[in-house]
Amino acid sequence: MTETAPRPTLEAVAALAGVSRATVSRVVNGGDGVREALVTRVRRAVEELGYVPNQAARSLVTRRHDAVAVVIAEPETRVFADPFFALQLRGISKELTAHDNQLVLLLTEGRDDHARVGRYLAGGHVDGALVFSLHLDDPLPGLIQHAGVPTVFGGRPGWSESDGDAVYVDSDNRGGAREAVRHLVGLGRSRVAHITGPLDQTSAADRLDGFRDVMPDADPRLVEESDFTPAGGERAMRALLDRRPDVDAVFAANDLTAVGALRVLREHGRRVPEDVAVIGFDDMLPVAEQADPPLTTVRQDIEGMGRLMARLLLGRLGHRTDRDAEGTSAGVVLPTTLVRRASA
Amino acid sequence: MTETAPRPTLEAVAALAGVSRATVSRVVNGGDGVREALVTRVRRAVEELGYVPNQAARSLVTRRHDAVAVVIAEPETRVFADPFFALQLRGISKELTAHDNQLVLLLTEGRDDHARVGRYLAGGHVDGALVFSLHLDDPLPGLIQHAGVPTVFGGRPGWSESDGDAVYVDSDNRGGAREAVRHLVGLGRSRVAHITGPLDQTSAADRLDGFRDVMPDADPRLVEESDFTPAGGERAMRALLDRRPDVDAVFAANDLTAVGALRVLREHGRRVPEDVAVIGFDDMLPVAEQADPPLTTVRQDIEGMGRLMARLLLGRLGHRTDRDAEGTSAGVVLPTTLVRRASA
DNA sequence: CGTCGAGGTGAGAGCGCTCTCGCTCCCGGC
DNA sequence: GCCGGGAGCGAGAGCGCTCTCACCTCGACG
Repeated sequence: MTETAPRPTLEAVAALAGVSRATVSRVVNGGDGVREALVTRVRRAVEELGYVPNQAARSLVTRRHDAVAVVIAEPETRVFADPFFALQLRGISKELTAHDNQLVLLLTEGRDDHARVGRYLAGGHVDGALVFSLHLDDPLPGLIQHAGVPTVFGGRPGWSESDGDAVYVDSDNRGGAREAVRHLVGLGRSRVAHITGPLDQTSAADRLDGFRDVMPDADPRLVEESDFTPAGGERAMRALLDRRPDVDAVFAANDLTAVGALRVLREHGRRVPEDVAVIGFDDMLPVAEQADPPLTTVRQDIEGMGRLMARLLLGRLGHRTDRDAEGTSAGVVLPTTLVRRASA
Repeated sequence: MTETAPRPTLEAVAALAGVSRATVSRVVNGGDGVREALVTRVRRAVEELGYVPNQAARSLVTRRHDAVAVVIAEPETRVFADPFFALQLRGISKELTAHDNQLVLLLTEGRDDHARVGRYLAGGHVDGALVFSLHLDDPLPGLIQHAGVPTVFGGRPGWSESDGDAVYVDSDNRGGAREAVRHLVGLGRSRVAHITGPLDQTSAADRLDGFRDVMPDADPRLVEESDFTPAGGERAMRALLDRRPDVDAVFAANDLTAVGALRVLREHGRRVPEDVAVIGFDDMLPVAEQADPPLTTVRQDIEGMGRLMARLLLGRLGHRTDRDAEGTSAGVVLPTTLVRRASA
């Protein structure tokens, strides 16, 4: 194990620059109220010694940590199979590093982990939290609220009624779904089916609502609940074909499901889009673009959601990111766009 | 903004329990050398006040942080399109939380980020680092070595010759590739092609080496470099069919590439596996299982790699995880297994 | 019955930083 | 020529914790 040389302290820099610790501190933290000459002298000393502030000592007195927790609660492997979180993380990461904040990742699976996360957040290790709460019955949001840590949620939390001041970022799932279904109707399709996601997730529920907005009188047999996976999409499509062989369009709750549906349709000899038009959701590139035929889908800006979440949180933490993010005390809903490819 | 109540300190707990700070500290950190009676009294006080140690204050004196950085250097979006990192992260996360360590995620894109990461690691914010260094010419490993932070690499770093004491965890890419190609040969195929990954990554290079181990005399026209993506797989497969229409087996460097190849083969009217046997690498479940036909592939235990990386690092940090991880000063290579499905 | 040592406990000195407060110095106004 | 005030800088007091070391109390041993 390499012995790490004792890192230089403020004191050392101060000595070298011939000033007091206070002055060095001032320079390191922006340098206001210090004469230009001294600033450069201190800067040089910092450079020479390779001084890096000790974050622990700093946090001890400032009570800030310049760190944000990202909590991803997901017992299922499935989540990791789609790049959704990865993209959000990327957006979050970019925004956080742009403001010199660190990203502490907390992955949870199961109840005991929840307690751990609650303790960690309550422990004041981070300045705020970004939480992905997927399920309606998730106890995590409650725990976090209780911990008193500024939080922004990814996706609309299920319990929005019970607690008004939750800040969240979401895609316009309902609006996107409406646009998709309208597109299908515009193509002259009248027997439009919908393969939903797990309805205990708000995103899936909202997409179903969007579907119903456009097709209020749809035969209930044209709606099949599924689980956002290709295999689930296959099962659902089979059920749908079984019940309503005359189906002429399918709005799948996400791209993976759509891919499963495509496979079953092909298997049953239905041509897409001629016999059955198919439309997905997410615009997960490798999936949607490589599907056969390439998938028409509703794009959501996942990385942008991540960035926005981070920006909102930093705003709440007083980071004065930009004018825009300030003052938001409820949810922000990002628009979606329909991407036309070959399948509808 | 909810005003956070001033959190109780050691002092407060000590006062309530009627002991000194030192004793409370002892109890909080394990409680050795303190009478049972006092231990319970202190524990009760901790409970009552909801005391949580201030990590900053603790780190300031112990110089430990109980935090590990995970550095993922990847300028490309591609990485996020496959769940590789997500799974590794999951394994890492499990292992770290099991030992009460936090995971600080550092995503980098581009050179300036490297400097940032270097500074962060050198800054002594974390006890160690887990680094995914994908490319041969990546300057990151050097920077990190320079920062003097205990590090475990994910995947064999390219510069292993220049620096012997790098600890890394890798899959047996070469052995897995050998097994795959032998399987194809065992099927009676003699014109086996290989679609490689980007050869500036050790994993891709090693798989190519494995291919060559079994097919030392292969026509160079049967090897086509690609990029681990489905689109790249399509391109490569087309090139291969063009040059050697008589190809009767394909070993693709990963599953995504294999899927692209499958598509092109189907397009060209070749039956899989009758006319051309196809084999992938990774066993990315949603991809491999849902492929048409389901993909025979080489499975690597990605989550296990993550766990092992974390365990090795914690071992180096003196965490005494388990007997096993100790004393490893070089690389650890995890076995792969061939998963037979329909495509070969 | 005195002595020694082991086991428990508390006092106190920092860890490296920030931030308040007070001192100094210099400028402009009367 | 004196005074008020602002700008620039330093001294010093902590932030909440750990850890050394001295002290104290026993039980065991000679």
